[in-house]
Parts: sequence; structure tokens; C-alpha cells
Amino acid sequence: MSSLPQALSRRIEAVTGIDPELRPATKPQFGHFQSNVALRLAKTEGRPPREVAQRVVEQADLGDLCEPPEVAGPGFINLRLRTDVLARAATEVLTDPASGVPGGGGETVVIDYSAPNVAKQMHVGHLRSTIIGDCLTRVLRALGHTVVPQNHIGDWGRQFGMLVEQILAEGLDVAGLDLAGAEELYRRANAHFAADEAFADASRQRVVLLQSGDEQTLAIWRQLIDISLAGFRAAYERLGVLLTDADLAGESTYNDDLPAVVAELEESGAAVVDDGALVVFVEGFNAPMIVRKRDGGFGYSATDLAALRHRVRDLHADRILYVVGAEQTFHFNQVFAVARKAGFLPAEVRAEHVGYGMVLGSDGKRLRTRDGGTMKLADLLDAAEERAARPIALAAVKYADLSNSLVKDYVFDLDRMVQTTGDTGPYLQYAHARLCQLLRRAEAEGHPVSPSVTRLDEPAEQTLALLLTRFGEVVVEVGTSLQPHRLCSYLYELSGALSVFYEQCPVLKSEEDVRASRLALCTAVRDVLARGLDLLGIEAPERM
RNA sequence: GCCCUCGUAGCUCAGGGGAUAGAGCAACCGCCUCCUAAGCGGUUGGUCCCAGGUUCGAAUCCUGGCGAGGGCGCCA
Repeated sequence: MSSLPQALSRRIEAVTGIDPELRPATKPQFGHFQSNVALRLAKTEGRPPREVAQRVVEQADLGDLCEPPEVAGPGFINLRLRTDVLARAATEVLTDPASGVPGGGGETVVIDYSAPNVAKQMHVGHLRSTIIGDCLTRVLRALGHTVVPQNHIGDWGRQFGMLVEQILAEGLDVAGLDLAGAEELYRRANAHFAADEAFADASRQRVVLLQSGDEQTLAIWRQLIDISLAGFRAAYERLGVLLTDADLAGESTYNDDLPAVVAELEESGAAVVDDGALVVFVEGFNAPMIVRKRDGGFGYSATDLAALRHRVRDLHADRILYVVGAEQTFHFNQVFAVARKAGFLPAEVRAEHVGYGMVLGSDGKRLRTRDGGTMKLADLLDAAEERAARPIALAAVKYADLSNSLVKDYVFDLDRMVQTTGDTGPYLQYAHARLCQLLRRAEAEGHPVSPSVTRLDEPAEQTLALLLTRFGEVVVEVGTSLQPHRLCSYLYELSGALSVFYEQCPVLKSEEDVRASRLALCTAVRDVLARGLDLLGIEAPERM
């Protein structure tokens, strides 16, 4: 089905020859849609905008869709849909199992997100990556794309020499540790490393042993991974995100690819030796990318290149998304540029860094615990659950994370985000729960729900119906722009319109045909709210 | 020093060429014999950081400042 604005646009474009750039009306008195096409045409036609608008209005064939259009202000064309057309469009949303979200996607989209570090608890930064990545996964899947999540966990690197050495020094049974225990071990190893030169040397040796495949070392390393994964699983379960072990693709999985990546970089002439390191210079970047360090070890850029190459060659990605903090913008732009240059990233494959801002405390600085430590994910969720029941607390945290522009830092204010008034997750849940209650009562009282929306006499009903028809295009927009806050804004607007409808339009006490139609409208709104919240990764309880 | 991002109401944020710049919070005033008042309506509150430029039209695009944050060859 083609959407209403598309149909309207085509009719107008048949007259104007250019896209009328139809937009939702900025104010109710301007109808449902507005176009500035006459203002833009006025110049080329050399006639007053209002005159142009009048001609467009007279010539456009809109009678079966709209009330007679109005020319307003400096030359805007305001369109108001006919009630029967609006009712039909709302019915389509009601009867469509996807509530108007077009599912024809067809791309393979790899999304890199979450990426916690082994032997460390997840912190607020991982929270953002995980929540945003989860939302994008859900949205792109709903649009019919094949989404391949990749959890690029930090399971390799120099720190493991230190950790293994510390375990051996303490004679520790790793199997008895949990993730918090591993993190304490990490701290002890760090202190030990700084204070004891002999230990530091042994740790460096241990890195070599690990890389060369020493059995004992590998066995301990695997144990560290196992306890970390248990911790990650628990965190994902608590967060209610879709990530599973099948999505794990840590840094270590690319170890075997690194020599080949380097060889290809050298063969293509992209990489050169500079100051002892193998680097790639790319135009537009003030520093080269270090692929192999002077000491022969690989930098993290090498791993990122290998991962990107794998995603293109083996996972057959059409689009690759990196949900990583905005501070890494330079790094990823450089990785993409190098990958293009080296031929790992063909022109037709899109690579996009979905950068997000930092989580700030009420002081406007990076969120920290009272003693200045990093804020743990678990502590943060604990604090939220002190203020609200679990599904509501989670909704509060997730919605706060998704409802602002991603690139901006945002202030983490638990007391504000758990409020049920205002632009919060719980407010959306409340709107949904209210509808569920209403529909339950209707069923209990034996009121039939009309299979279609038949009556839209009240402005509040029309507003709701019009909003319903926009759901699909909003989801499409999020899939393109990768800006979840647009879906948040939409759902907030829908919830607000529902509250107004709820105040102004009695449902159960209306006469029969109005009641049946309103129940249909309510069902459609409930479905869109539930589906929209699900796309955000937020539960929609039926009672609150 | 160079590069990137951000700057909108007291606070938290939308809006990113188009009509009188919008929400929420806070403050104040109303509304429950009525489907969840966890709600709704109203009032107060703005030099859209500053200065130029482009345009019929700029919060929005361009240039230059100022302010805040982040990044800039061997950590990941």
C-alpha cells in the first residue's frame, strides 16, 4: 500500500512538477498536511506565491482524498484529509499485522555493539551501546533486513598476561570467581604490575606465551572468558536485550586473520613502514593508522580491519554499523578510509559509526560513583529499581538513553526518568496499560470491537487516527537515520494524543456504533504503542 | 597547535530552509458521583551563544569569533 502523504504528493507533483515536500501540519488549524511548494515556485514563475498556490489548488485532483485545500499565510497549501479517508487509513493500520511498518528490507546489516571487556564488569558506556544497538537491531529486523549482531568483546591483549600471572602468583582457583571477583583480581594485578618489576617482566613473558598458544596459559585465559561470559549473560538477561552467545565475536576471533590482513595491506601498497611501525597514511587524517606496532604486536586498528573484512567477505554485509562512543569517531572514520583504500570495504557496502555521547552526572561531568570510580551497570540498575518496579525502572533507563539525540552527552537523572508524567518511558507504558484495561473491560462487558474504524467525529479521534498512519514512516526513518529518538518522540506524541482522547471521548459509555469504532481505534493505538515500545526494547505491561 | 561534536525557556531536551520557535520538569490556577488523576486543561517563562554572509524567507546553510566537551603514531 502506498501511504497517504505519498498519494497526496504525487497528485500535487502532477501539477507542480516538483516534490511538494508535504509535511505534517505545524498547527491543528492548518489541517493535516502543509506544503510550501508555491513559495518555492513563485520565484521561477515570477508570480506571487498565493497566486501560484491558488492555481495548484485548483488544478490538483484531490477531491477523493481531501477536503477542499486552503491557501494560507504567505502561500502555504493546507490539506485536510476527508474523515472517511482517514478512517480507512486507520483501519489499515489496525488490520495490518505489522501496524503499517513496511517489511521489504532485504539487506544484511551487521551491527557491532555492547562490546564489554573480559574480567571487567559492564559500565554505563556499555549500557548505551547495548541499548542503542538492541533498538537498531529490532528496528532493522522489523523493516525486513537480516541483522547480524556482533558483540566485539575485549577478550585479547596485553592485560591477559598480567591477569594470568597474577592468578598463578596467588595460586587462585579461577573457576570460583564471579565477574566482580575477576575485576578485583584485575585491580590487584594492576597494582602488582606497577609495583614489582619482576612481576611486570613475567607478565610480558606471559603475553608471549598466550600468543604462542601455551596450553596452561590458554586454559586460564579460557576460564577468565567463561566467568566473564556468565556475567555478561546475566547483564543481558537483566536488561532484556536480544544478544546471545551466538552473537559473540571477540577480538581474539580475528587473531588468525591478522597476518593475512597485514599481507594484503602491504601487497596493495597501502601500508608502509614508518618509525619502525607498519602504518597506513590516508588523506584527510593528521595521523597515520598503526597496524603493527614497533614491537611487532598488532594494534587494535588491525583487529578492526580484520573484523570489517570478515563482515564483508564472510557475513556478506550490505551495511555495517558500529555503535561505539562518539570519542572514537576519528578512529572509525580512519578505519573505514583505510579499508576502502585496501579494498576490504567495497564502495557499495556502507559503513557507519553510530557515535553516542557520554552519560553525565548531575554535576555535568562524566558519571562516576561517589568515590570517583566508574559507574557499574549493575549499580545503576539497582538504583533505578529502588525507585520503581523492574519493568518500569528498565523502561525509564532505556527511554532516557534513547529519547535524546545520540551524539549529545546526556545527564543521567534517575528521579526524573522514572516519573510517569512527562516525556518518559513509564508515561508511554501507562498509556498502553490504560488502553489494555479499557479493552479488558469492554470484553468483560460484552461490547463488540468493530473490525474497522468507522467514526471519527471528534478532533481527538482524528488526531489519533492521523498519528497512527505515521507509525510506519517513522520506523523507516529510524532505520535510515539511525536516530531512535525520533521513534521516542512519535510514541510520546501518540501517548499524549491518547490521553486527550481518553479525557474527551468516552468509549464504554458511548452509543453502540461509536463505541465499537472507538474500541477499534483504541486497539490500533494499543498495538502501535506495544510494537513501538518493543522496537525500543521496552516492555509494555498490560497492567500498572 | 590541528581536527570533530555541541551551544534553543530557570532545568532537561525536541525542532536542522518556511506561518506566531515547541514539549516536559519546576512555579501558579483549574478539573475526579465519570473507562487508571501514574491523567487533562490553562497561566507565567525565549536577544534560538555573538557577529557577518547567502536567501523572497535562517534557530536551521556558509564564514569568523566565544564557550563547553572529545580526539590527535605504537592503550583498547
